Amino acid sequence: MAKAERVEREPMAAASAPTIGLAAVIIAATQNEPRVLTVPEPVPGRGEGLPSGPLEPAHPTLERGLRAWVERQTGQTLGYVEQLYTFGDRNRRPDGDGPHALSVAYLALVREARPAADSAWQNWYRYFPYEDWRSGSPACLDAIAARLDAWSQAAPDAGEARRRADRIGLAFGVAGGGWNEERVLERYELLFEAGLVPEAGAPDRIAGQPMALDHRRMLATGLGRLRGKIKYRPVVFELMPPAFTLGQLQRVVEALSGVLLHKQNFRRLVAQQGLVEETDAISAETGGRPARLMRFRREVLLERPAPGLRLPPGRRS
Amino acid sequence: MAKAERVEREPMAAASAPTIGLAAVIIAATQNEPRVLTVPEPVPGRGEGLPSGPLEPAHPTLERGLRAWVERQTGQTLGYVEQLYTFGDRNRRPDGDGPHALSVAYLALVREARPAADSAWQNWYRYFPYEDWRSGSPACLDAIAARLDAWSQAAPDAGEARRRADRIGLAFGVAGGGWNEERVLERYELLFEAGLVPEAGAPDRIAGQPMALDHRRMLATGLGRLRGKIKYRPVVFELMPPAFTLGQLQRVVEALSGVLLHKQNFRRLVAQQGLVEETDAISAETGGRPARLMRFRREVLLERPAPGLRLPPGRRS
DNA sequence: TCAAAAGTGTTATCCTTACACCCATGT
DNA sequence: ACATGGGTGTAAGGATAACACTTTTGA
Repeated sequence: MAKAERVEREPMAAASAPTIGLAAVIIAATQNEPRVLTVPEPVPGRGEGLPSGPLEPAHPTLERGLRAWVERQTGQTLGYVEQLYTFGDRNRRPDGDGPHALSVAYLALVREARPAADSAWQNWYRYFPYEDWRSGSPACLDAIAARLDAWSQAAPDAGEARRRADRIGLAFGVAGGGWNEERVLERYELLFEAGLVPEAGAPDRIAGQPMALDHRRMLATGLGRLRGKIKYRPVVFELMPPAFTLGQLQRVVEALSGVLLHKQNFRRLVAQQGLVEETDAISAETGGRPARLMRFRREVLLERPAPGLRLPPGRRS
Repeated sequence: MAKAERVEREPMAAASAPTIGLAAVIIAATQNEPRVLTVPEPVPGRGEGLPSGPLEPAHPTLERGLRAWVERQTGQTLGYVEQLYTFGDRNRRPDGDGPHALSVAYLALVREARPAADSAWQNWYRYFPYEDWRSGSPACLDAIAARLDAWSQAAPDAGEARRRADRIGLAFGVAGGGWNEERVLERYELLFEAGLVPEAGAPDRIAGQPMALDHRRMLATGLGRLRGKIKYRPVVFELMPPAFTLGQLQRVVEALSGVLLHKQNFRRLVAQQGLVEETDAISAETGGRPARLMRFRREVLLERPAPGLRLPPGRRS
């Protein structure tokens, strides 16, 4: 308690009013790839980033302020939106002083990708190449693992080295249980702490394309949240067209989670959960036998306590 | 897009700097009841509320600012802390104008309850009496259901009435799937919208004790989050003493989730998950056969991908 | 005719749920 | 003796994961 009092009375160099930023992780899935909507330079000279802007007095609510900024910067109208996290700690006060600069980040899921203005849809694995396990263990992971090992061994003492090694094992699946696709943020934070990303001073891009400010941390947060949520809520359908084949649905889920699923079991799961219903139409096929087009059964939102798509330890089509 | 532009250019009565508040939902479990740490009057004349205070320039991070406020107001040192949600929308700008008043709410779990200063530990079912199903369907639920029904039937049109009835059925378990203990926030929001809580103008306290500002909404958010989280992360142990019996553990989980569990299955679940290990000690019994004291196996944090305690459709001891 | 993708059927295994029962202590 | 809570064993049912196999199209 005494300690806390002392902290609060430390003299500060600057103590002006805090600023509140709004930022959006906007996700779509097209051509079997997950996409994120980016703008070229949210801050001059810092590279690409997320649609974002300050909260203004005219914004009636945080979420409406966010929607306004996104529409202005990208022309995209948002549907499903949920709050992700409020960032106020790292990477925002590089000098350690000055007014607080908070950022309230949101996750949005949209159905179609129609880039406008100078915004662009990017494959999200551009920023996290090691998160895509659909073609097996990502090539870049070996180099990353080696650098992480070096970092953990360079710890000041044995205890810290042990803790670092434990965290690496847990986040990257060396420990029991293997790769867990939801731990996106933990992995990024490790890479950040180890100084392996340009945002933390790394000279190269071994762990993917950087973003301005802490936007990549926000993206990692959104990715992890989405990967977790598709398992217990039917949110994938926010990304699907009104009618789709089961194969398309599976490929979107695989694209989001970054792992391949077992085809037959995936189909049975979707069917017996009652998440979709058949339409009369048959798909314009892309090779092979034509598939029946399905549509999402909106009623399930009122039926089940928590419908979603579990991701079993899949593999192969 | 044009619409968004218009919104942002609306003239505002007041447009000063935003303020950022910090608030804490601090949970403990003593004597088989879940407790929340409260302060008597965070705002003069508005009744009890959560420990809270404004973010100050001297606070290095949001979380450290929160810890400082809590220690100052209650003397409680916080251990496990996680961010809950940032509230900026409702109940904070009653006039619809003026500067933004955000509040970043956190969830904290503490081991012991030692109230200090004028703060007090309260049973959280004081604020949500209808959330406690340990003795069967709560008595107050009938009256609440009747008032909610009246509200849904008083909707301006049939479509809205239908939507309200659907939401009530989903939140309160009339629809398939029955009562879902995690939907605490959805239930509180319905009661708020229906005008059944004092915070929304209700004259009586049919749905529990009110709190200042939107603190009860924060508490509902925290309760729901905790009820969900104990199922997939071993967070209950943050609330337990270093050594405990399986019976104590079960009663704490039941107190948090508000439902009774099946004794034998609960024990097997805990055992086979490897969450606890035996100690040499035997409990000072409270009646009946003495029980073995257990301790949490910290190692599981490094082993399993997502260890936790599932809550099956229990019943009885 | 073959490749590619859609779609069906079956089986072994594990986990969940439920039930029955025994053990050790205080009154 | 019996009430109370601790603790163990086991069987039924359902969901999961893995397998093989058929169907329908385009090239």
